[in-house]
Amino acid sequence: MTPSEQKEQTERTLRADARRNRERVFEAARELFARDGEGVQMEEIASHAGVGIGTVYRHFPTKGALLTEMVRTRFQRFTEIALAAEQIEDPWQAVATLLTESSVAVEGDAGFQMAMMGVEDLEWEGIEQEKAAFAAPAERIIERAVEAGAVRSDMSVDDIPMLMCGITSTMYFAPGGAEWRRHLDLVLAGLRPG
Amino acid sequence: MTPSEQKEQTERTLRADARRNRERVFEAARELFARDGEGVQMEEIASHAGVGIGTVYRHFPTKGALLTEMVRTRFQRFTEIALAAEQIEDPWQAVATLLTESSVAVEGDAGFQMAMMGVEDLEWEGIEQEKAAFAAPAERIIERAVEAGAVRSDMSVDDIPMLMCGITSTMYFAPGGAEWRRHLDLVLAGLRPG
DNA sequence: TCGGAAGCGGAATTCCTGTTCCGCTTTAAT
DNA sequence: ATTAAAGCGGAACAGGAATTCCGCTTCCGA
Repeated sequence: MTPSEQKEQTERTLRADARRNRERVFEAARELFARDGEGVQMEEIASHAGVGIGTVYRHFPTKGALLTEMVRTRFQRFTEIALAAEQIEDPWQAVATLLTESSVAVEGDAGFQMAMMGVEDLEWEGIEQEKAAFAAPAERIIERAVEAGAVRSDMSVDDIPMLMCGITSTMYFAPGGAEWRRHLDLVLAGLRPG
Repeated sequence: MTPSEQKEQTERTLRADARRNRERVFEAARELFARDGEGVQMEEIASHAGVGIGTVYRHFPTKGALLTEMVRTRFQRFTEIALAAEQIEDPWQAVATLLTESSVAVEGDAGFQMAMMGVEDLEWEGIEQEKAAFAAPAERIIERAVEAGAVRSDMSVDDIPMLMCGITSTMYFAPGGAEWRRHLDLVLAGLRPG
C-alpha cells in the first residue's frame, strides 16, 4: 500500500462527524490565526470551533502542525497569482501584478504575515512542493521582464521572498493602514532598470 | 526635590558593589539580547552576568524595562548617525548614508532588529525623547534632498521607520547574510526622483 | 437492534519563565 | 570594630499555554 493509498483509506474511513469536526477546527484556526497570528491559543481555537481541545489534538498532532497546514493552504494562493500574472502581456505589468497581488493576498492575515516574515516554529518543511510550484511561473515572469529590459538586469526570483518579507513586515508593523502600498510602490520603482 | 535631583541622589547613594553589578547585568543583557532577541531569559542574563536573578530584579523592575533601557541606548546611535550624515554635502549622499549607516547599526543585533520591526512588549514609551532627537536632523536631511531634487518629491521622515522596518526584517529573515544590502540597494533606487 | 470501534470533552498534567520573598552577606559611616 | 542599612542569591511561587489521558458518547456495519 503506497502512502497515498493509505491516506485515501484513512480519509474514507473517517467517520462523518469526525470529518465535520476536522473541518470546523481548521476553519476556526484559519480565522483566528488570521486575526491573532501565532499567538492563537489552542483552547480558543477549540471553543471557537465548538469542540473540545481533545478533538483538536485528535486531528492535528501539535499546534505547529496545524499552523503549518494552514500556511500551506494559504501559500497555494501565491501560485494561482503567479500563474495568472504570467498571462499578462506587458512584462513589467506581470512583475508588478505578481508582487502587488501577492501582497494583497497577505493583507489582513496576521498569521500568514508572520510566516512570510520567517517567524520560527512554523515548519516550512513539507511546503517545498508548494514553493516549487510557485517558483516556476515566477521565474518565467522575471526572466521575461529581464530580457525585455523592463526591470533591473540583476533581478531574480530570489528577490521575491526578500521583498515580500519587507512589505509584509510593514503590514504587520502598521496593521490596518495602507502604508505597505507605499513601501511596495518604492520597491517597484527600485526594480525598474537603471 | 526635582525628579532629576532624586535620580542623582539615588545614583550617588548606590553602593559600589551594586553599581558594579548593575553594569554587569546590563552588559550581559546587551550581549544576549543581541544574540537571541527578546527570547533571552532572565535567568540566563543573571548567570551570564555572574549574579543571582534577585540582583537583576533589584536593578530592573521587569524584563520589559530592561529591554526598553537597552533599546533606548541603542537608539541613540541613530541620532549620532543622523547628525553625522547631515554634515555630508551632497544631498543624495546624505540620505543614502543615513539609511545605510542606520542599517549597519542594526546588523548583528537580533534584539534591536525585533524592536525595529515593532515587536510588542518593548515599551516604546519613554523613548519619545530619543525619537525626537533623531527626527530633527533626519527631517532636515530629507527636506534638503527633496528641495535639491535628489529624491522623490513625496519622500518624508515618516518613510524612514517603514523602510528600516523592511530592511531590518530582511536581516532577521536571513541572518548573517548580506541580502539586506540588496534590499537597501533597491529601496535607495526607488527613492530617486522619477 | 447491538456491540464495539472511533471519536469526543475537558480536567489534569507538564513545562516553561517571569517575578517575589526573605534570610544571609557586604558595605560603609561612626 | 560595630552596626544598621543596602544589596544579594536563589528557592519557591504564579500564571499561562501546550499536550495528555481516559471515561463517556456517538456512529455504523452486521
